Amino acid sequence: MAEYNHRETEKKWQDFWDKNQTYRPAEPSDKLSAARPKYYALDMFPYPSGAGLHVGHPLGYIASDIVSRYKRLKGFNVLHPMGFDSFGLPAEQYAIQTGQHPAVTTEANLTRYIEQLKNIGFSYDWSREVRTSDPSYYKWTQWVFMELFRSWYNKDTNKAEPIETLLDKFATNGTTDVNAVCDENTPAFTAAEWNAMSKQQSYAITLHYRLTYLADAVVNWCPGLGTVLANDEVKDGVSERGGYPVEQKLMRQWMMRITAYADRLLTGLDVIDWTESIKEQQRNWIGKSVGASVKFPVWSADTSSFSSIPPSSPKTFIEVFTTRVDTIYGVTFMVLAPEHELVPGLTTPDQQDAVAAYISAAKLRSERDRMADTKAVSGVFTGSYCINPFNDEKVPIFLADYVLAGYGTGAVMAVPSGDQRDWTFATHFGLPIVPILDGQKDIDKQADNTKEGQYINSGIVNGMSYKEATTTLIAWLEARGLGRGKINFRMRDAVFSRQRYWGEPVPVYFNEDGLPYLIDEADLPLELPAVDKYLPTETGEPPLGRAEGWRYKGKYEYELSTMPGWAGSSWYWYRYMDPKNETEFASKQTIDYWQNVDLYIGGTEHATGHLLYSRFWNKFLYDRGYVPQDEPFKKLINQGMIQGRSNFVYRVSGTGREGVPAVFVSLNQLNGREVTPLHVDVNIVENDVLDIEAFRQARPDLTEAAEFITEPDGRYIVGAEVEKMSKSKFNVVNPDMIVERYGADVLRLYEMFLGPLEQAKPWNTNGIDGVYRFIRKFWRLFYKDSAAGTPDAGASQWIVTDEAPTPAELKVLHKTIQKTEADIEAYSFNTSVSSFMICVNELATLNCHKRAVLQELVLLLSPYAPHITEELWAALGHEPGTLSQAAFPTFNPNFLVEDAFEYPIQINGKVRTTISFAVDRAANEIEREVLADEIVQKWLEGKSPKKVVVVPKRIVNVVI
RNA sequence: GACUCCGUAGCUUAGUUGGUAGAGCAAUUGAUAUUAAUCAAUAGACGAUAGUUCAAGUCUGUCCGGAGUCGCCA
Repeated sequence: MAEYNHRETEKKWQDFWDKNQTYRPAEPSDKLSAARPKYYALDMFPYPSGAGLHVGHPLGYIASDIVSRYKRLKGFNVLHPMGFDSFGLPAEQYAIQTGQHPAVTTEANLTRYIEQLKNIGFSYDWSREVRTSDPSYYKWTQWVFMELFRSWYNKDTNKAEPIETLLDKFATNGTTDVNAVCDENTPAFTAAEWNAMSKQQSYAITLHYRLTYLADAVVNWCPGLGTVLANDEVKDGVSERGGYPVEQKLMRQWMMRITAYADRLLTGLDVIDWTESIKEQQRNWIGKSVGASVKFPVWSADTSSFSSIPPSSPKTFIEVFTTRVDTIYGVTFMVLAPEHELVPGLTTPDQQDAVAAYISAAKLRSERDRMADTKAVSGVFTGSYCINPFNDEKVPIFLADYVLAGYGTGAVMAVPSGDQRDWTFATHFGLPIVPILDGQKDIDKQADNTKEGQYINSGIVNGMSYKEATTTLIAWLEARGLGRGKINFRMRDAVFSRQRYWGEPVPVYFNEDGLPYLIDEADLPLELPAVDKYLPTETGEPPLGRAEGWRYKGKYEYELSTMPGWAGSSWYWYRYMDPKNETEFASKQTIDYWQNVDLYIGGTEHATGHLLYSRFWNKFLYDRGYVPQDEPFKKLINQGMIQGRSNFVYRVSGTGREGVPAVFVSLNQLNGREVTPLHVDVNIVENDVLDIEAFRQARPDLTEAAEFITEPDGRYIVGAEVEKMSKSKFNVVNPDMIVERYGADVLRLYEMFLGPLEQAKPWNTNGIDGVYRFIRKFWRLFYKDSAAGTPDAGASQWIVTDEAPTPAELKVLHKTIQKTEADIEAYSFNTSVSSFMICVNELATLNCHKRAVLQELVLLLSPYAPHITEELWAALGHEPGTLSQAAFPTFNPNFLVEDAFEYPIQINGKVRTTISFAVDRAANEIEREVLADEIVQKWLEGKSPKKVVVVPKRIVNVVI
């Protein structure tokens, strides 16, 4: 064996693993092997983009691979799969531009992705790879959709049930016993009425209850992409992908009744091990507020008191939602959203013009404008009043755009003493501010939202505390039918339709009655038809409208929208358990064995998209008895983004134009010269030194006849800045290049060494040499180069011996075992790499080449650097390729025990000397000897110490 | 504006219940050696401030600086 050759060795083992399916886990049916505990390590489903992988992508994959390899050594049966979320917008946008079928582009991208991934030596079981755009996969995505359509949410049992249990209830007792999550306009009926309905009528009724349903919804329409987008796909008023403007539009859409699960999605967060930041984001997104809904009767001139208004007429009430019903005696005005449906009826003739003007002005202001100036107070009086039911006082009704039509009821009871926005509004319009708690302070200067103290000016709750008052008031409201305790969520049902081509067709057709029906399950998968163009039809139908003769059973119109990107990724972790199953999405046996994902690693960008929808679908499948776990991902880690480090050359201003050759100045020679920084490809820069020749060749357009003002030593130093890694900034580092030059093991170690997994950090190839040197130094513990000039010069010599290790060597080894194990369990991979370096440095210093030590070290390092360790494992005489079946070294604390401890001796908290004592030495003896010590005596200057602290095996502190 | 997290050497970072601040890169020096390095050695740090303590990178308060999330949510 010559000097370590990473290119040959890594390729050899990658091929070996591939051919032998080394990382295929035991099937649950294989009783003997499957008796091992299971471990499921999953990477977030990547979308195979055309740009391929850059060094930032594999960061999480490396981490999960290390854990997977470690768990195998620890005796687990490990499921570690990889597959692709291969439907998506970029391939379709490309198809629109080029006319090429998105499947073709996607296939090409996939091939490259897989090749790049294989180069890094991941221990994936590639036989399980899935692709969402494959009909054998999306058949089951469509099947889940059908199951959702065939289900309703029973609030009494608090779970989804088959629609049949609802039909039974209707048939026996009408809607009386039904406590369901359903549409707002759902009619009530008796059993007799139900049983008298036509088939179509009753079917139409059920559409109000199904977990997926059609609705006219105000959606985020993105004309630039020709589709609607979900709320989480819109950022700051533009599409997340592409940055196109998004507008609000009313369209008929498939919806998912995710709101049925709002409360469970919230409480489920308490039992899973995710980062607090992601949980917080999901909590914000779900937005639960506990409060009360209260009806304020509208006051009218001819019926001048509350009691004479007939409560049966719904139009005579303004319903509000409040989280502070306890402050209701402090209500001095009412504010409605300009879009509120009661506004026309409430506006009095003399306020007509002012209100109309305000509404049209509010409409013109975009969401962004409204957000931007939160300080300006605006609003208008409608001329009408309502009655505070508690004290019969007249309350003026205003409109203001600080109240949102889409939240709660679009109306707010304003309590200026307790709410700052209400306070600002009241001050601006000269409305009264009534204190309601004796704990409120300085309400002439600002609102005080305290819950402390006792109520004042508050009728039936005077003298009570917050809790008491709230229950008293709600009971009062409920007794009179004027309100009730209520929980409100900010989360809305999810829009599920996309007016695009490259997605799963919705398995629905429309009958002559215009109602949606599921296609027959036997007809799944409903495959994507061919179309001539990937654009909407002339009549504005989605691209599927172009498919010639695409009709169900030859006559019924299919649903023409496709499913959103998150459909296929909301259940995929089950498919890996049983990827080839043709009769079920995964067999019960495999799901019962693998259960759910133990470790899930991925980016933070899916916080409110994929990670929320997946939990939703999982809970649904759980309710319906298809899966055994309520939460899909037990432990979630978000890897930090790897940023790019851009390099710049500096061109002197005024040069590089027609007839004026460019002059480039090295960083330290700028001396205040006026220059233009230009991005330069980081791949022709090493340690901030530019390869001028390579630059000339790469950019002849810039460098023709160019002059370079270099440092005195002739080098050109570039500038640097941390930015997002992107093609346009010439700072993309391709892992293939790193693998070619340094090897996959070095790439893996280095990516981990960069810093804590969860932290964002810039890529900087500079430090990689240190890791490369470490690998070679590690190799030299096993092989020695033959001296130059000897007959076998250039060859290496195996120098591992069978001698018994010394205590010092065992101490080094076991210190490393302990650290490595603790680090992996804590997902602290960067610190492990550092401890490997220390270990190899120390063993080299000890001149240790002993099998008993090195073999264990090979195992410790193998999750991080699988290729070189597999090579050495074989060289140590083991069956080639069996490294992953070995057992992780066992830590033995006895090797760390020393019989003496070197005590640091502090004088007034500062270390002044050290003295060695036997570990079992009594504290009073240590104290005596320390005080007798020469150096301590010198610090004491003859005085006697005030106090001596002796902490066994830690420290001694002498206080003077 | 609210909430969460973070400030350790030139850079990237480790530091468990408070108990001698450890690495790698870069830098400098030396040796082997010469187009490519290898080895050895050297030096260098707790954002500021006040407190608790025998003892503070670690705990508490305030300030300064940075990152992320939410965004009028009644």
